[in-house]
Amino acid sequence: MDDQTRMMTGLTGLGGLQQADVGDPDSVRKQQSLGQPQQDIGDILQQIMAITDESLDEAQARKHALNCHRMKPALFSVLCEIKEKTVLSIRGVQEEDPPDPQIMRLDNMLLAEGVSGPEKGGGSAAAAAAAAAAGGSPTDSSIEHSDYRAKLAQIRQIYHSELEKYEQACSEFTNHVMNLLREQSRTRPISPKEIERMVAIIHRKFSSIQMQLKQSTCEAVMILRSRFLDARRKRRNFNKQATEVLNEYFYSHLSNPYPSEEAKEELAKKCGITVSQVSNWFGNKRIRYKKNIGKFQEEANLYAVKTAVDAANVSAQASQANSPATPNSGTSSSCYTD
DNA sequence: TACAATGATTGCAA
DNA sequence: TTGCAATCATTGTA
Repeated sequence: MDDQTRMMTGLTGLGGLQQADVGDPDSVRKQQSLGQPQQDIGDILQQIMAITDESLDEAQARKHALNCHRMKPALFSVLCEIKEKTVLSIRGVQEEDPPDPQIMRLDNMLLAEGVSGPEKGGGSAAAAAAAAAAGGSPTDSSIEHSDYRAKLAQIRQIYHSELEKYEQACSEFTNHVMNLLREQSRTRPISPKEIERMVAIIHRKFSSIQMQLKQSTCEAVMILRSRFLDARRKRRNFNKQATEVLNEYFYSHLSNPYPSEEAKEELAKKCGITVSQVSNWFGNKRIRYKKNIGKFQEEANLYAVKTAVDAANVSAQASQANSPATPNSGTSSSCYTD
């Protein structure tokens, strides 16, 4: 006898139940003795399905009646037997998922940006770096810094509230499914392992939704960062003194306007800018000078004169320092050097 | 407001 | 990696 036939045989005893008769073995016996044709499994299933269309009280009553039915243990044991055979085929399906590298990357990024985890200066550091790279004044950078932080805080807040919603929905849904399964376990065999597996499936589904949230949050942070890190958007001209220092070096090394790394560092220090800004400046200057030497000739002459005067001053200072007969030499030369 | 000046970025070559 | 050349985006000025 195959499983289905056995089940059908077991279930035939439940056939022909009327709503009022359910739970009343006498009425079943009466119906059987009256020679009513055996009804097929469809009837009983229909009755079970009909429970959902009934009011809560009616459904409860019918459920109770089905649970108390004398054939219920037979049905349950048949289901157990079938289960035992089928569970072997699904056993292999259950395996532990390795941590998703994509989720790990997103988590790391959100953590580094200060969106997830404890609120700290992750994003602030990025904003400060952005301001420094742009060469903005301390006041400007602090304004942008707070602006960046405010926007990041906004993203953080949205992220956390959405995450909370997802987690709440997940736990509600999990509870709901677990209650359903527990309830169903009265009529069909459901092991705790199966409930666990179902919970894991639900969590996987919700975690894929979470991944989408994390992904869009990361995108928002990247857009915010790129907006703040794009130095072109908040370019500031170097101050006059810095430009003079750079021009002086450029025109005094016109035959080879390529400062060494040490010279770049020195110039950067003098001008209050970064080494890469010095490199940019020399790159731009060389190309623009080469393109239009005529235009820069006047400027070149000006700095040549300035350099000559400075050199003369230095040598005068040196010669005066070597002559002890000259009084107040320091005060007279300082008016040229300044 | 148009335009020149200027600092930064990008793509390519050496 | 560095420098060049082209280009972008912003600032400063007439």
